Amino acid sequence: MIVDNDTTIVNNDGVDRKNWSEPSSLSDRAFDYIRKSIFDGRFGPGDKINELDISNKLAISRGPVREAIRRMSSSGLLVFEPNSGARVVALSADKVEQLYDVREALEARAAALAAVRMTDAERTALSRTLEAHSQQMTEDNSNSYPRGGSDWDFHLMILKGARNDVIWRICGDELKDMFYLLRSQHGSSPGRGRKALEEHRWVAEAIVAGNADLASLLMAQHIRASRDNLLAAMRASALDAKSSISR
Amino acid sequence: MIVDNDTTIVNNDGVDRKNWSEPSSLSDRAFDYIRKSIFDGRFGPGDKINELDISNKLAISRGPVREAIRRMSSSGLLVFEPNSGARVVALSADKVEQLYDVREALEARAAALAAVRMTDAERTALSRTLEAHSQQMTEDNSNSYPRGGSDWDFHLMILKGARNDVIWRICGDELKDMFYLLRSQHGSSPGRGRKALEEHRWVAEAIVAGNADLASLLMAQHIRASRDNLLAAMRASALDAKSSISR
DNA sequence: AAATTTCAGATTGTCAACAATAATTGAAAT
DNA sequence: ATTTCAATTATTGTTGACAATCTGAAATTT
Repeated sequence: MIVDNDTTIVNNDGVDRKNWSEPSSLSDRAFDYIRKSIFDGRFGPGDKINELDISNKLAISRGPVREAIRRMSSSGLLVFEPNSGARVVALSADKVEQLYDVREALEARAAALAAVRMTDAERTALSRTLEAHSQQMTEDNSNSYPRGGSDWDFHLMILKGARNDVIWRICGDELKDMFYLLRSQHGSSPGRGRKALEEHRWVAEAIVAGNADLASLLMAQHIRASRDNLLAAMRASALDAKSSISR
Repeated sequence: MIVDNDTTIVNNDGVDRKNWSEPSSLSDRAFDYIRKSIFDGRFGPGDKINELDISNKLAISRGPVREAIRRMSSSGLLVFEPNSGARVVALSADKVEQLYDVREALEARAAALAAVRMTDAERTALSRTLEAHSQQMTEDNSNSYPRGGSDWDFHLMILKGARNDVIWRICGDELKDMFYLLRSQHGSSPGRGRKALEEHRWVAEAIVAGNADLASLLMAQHIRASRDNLLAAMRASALDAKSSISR
């Protein structure tokens, strides 16, 4: 899958860019570009990341691109093989289960910490966010969670409230990207949105009440439910693929 | 702190990696060199990592060194600042607590998984390892855990038995390095070794018996105890430093 | 026809030089 | 002695060229 959609990043218009949000180094720019390309679907799972293509595209040399690739490989979005290159990670059902296991353990802990550490302002903001999600769903007359990462908004607020940089780096940065990639490939089953919102509410209630153990438990349950849903969707799409054309 | 001790590269992994996996690329060699230098104490916490020095030392160019530095920054051992360079991470008590929180959540989960997934051979190996540790301590007539990462041997066996690559990467690779660095700075309190061994035994028993919930609980307790011990040691050495000479 | 070898093109790995930025020095002024 | 500020040095950021390795297709052998 290599779609050459040439929208973003115009650096050849001869104008010195200043207002364009500033990835300070070229390596950062390459990092952002690759990341965005993956989420846009221009690079699909298993696709090879060609250093030369990217450096040409961005009109920079291969050095910064290589650094970006090495970094992204460490974070898991790319899989690096010596003398061969990097590919976009292709997540098997097994690997997805492993990722969910980590999320469950870590976000449950984060929920417990958030229940203790969140400020009052953060707690009310959490409740309000869920209210907004609810309203959005009613307005859209939809049973799926509002588009644009609203689901993650909730999780990120809790992650942030936990005041743990390590958990944040793992869940809020790396795993978030992985799951974002996953969601772009497999939708969620109809009705899951309503259910998820309900679970979110329970978790939020426990956190607002300062009940750490309950928050932890409910978050674990919520993520387990989310996992079951996504794995079902994965298996379904796997069957689809198989029924269309055998290879 | 820069001591120039030129030891050769030795595989220092506790467990069964490839016996002489030589660093295929120069970048890997640089990575290993920096890592080893940190553990040897040649680079101390907060020390600047100079690209030129390292590339000279290894007689390679700066490109591979830069890649290694970027990678190591992603994994947490180095802290990278644009246009300034990378430094060895200096772990505050707060950060250490955060690291332990992650370890507790993840290794507790790993213990639960290991209790279900370990083969019989692995279970007996686990017990036997603890026997060896016990015997070693009696022989040495010491109350501290045998040197050379024996403590981690136990944890790594469980991590491996959990059959979760993501947990392994986080705990068995990244966090292990962080804690190894910590241990080299602050010892453990006298008597902790015996206690730790006892806790290890309880965890192992639960795992061998296939009792996932109990294994999880005991592992969490064990890590919590380990955290308390290390934090106490950190505070003690912090007081030492303060009482000696103000700088 | 199937398997193997050869070889050219493509891609990654490495290097040394140059550019841009940060850190340091030291003289002048206060 | 201290501060300011410009000049100098040290270090990081980037580049284009070259070397090593992989890939795939044509040519050769079986």
